[in-house]
Amino acid sequence: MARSTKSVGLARLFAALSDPTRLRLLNLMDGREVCVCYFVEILKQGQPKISRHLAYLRNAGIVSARREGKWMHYSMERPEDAGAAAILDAALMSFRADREMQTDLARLSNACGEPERFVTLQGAPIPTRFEADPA
Amino acid sequence: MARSTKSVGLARLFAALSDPTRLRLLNLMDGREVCVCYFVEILKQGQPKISRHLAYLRNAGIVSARREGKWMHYSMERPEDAGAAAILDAALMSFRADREMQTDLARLSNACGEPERFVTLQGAPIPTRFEADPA
DNA sequence: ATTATATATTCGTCTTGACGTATACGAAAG
DNA sequence: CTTTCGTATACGTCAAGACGAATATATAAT
Repeated sequence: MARSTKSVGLARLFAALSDPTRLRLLNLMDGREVCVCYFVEILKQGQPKISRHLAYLRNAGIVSARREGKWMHYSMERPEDAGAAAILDAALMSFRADREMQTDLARLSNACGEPERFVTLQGAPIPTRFEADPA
Repeated sequence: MARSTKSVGLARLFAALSDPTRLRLLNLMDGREVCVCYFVEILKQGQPKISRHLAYLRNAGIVSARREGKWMHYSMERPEDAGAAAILDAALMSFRADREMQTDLARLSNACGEPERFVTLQGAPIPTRFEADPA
């Protein structure tokens, strides 16, 4: 028998979503590619903590990283499994009714508009939004 | 300050779903009320293990228990939060494409039809379905 | 009463993961 | 080269939780 059944794979996905910080990270990454420095600035959490959670998400196959000079950009990866993708979508959808999540997004927009107001974001690359897939 | 933000609540839900055994239990409970003895028989896991996972799910507010003589019946509880309910629905939906989950359901139907064939199910109450499934 | 049955909980052990602090790595600047 | 900046990882500690085995609880049967 297969050592890793699908239920195990789903359980891993749920484990990746079982932390508030990781959920906030995914919320910020929804539809855009975001640089680590923005996560640190907006979540107001220690940088190693952010980095570890991003590594967890990357290890779970939910996000991918792209290097650009000294900056690391993170973006979401759509799971191959349709069920997993639907679960992720449901999670992202539920963020729309979450006040804290919307506050985070507002702070991200704010930081993107005036990065010079944030000491930690001097010269940081601005998060790029993905275009909606017309497929 | 609110002690538990919504993202924490969602994280708790995901934590409840982050175990393969609990996912299999929820799959068996989808649309019906099931007695503990069936879980033990079908998952072929130790009874204390099953009981502990059921207690976890009950504590997370996902399932409720009903006593009937010496038997305990478990059934799913729809979360009040719409986002949480949608996530649960997505999880249950993904089980439809999971071979192991369908095998579990088949074994449940089998056990319901001929409980006398199972030593552990002598005189056990038959799981009751809630609603017809419009296939 | 005692015994049997169904389920829950406790105990001891082990693994996972979350955290802060400190440090290492990698790219660019001086 | 060395330094600086952004990010990642290692270390030590701590709490949550998963497990099997043993035990406790609750109801039913005798």
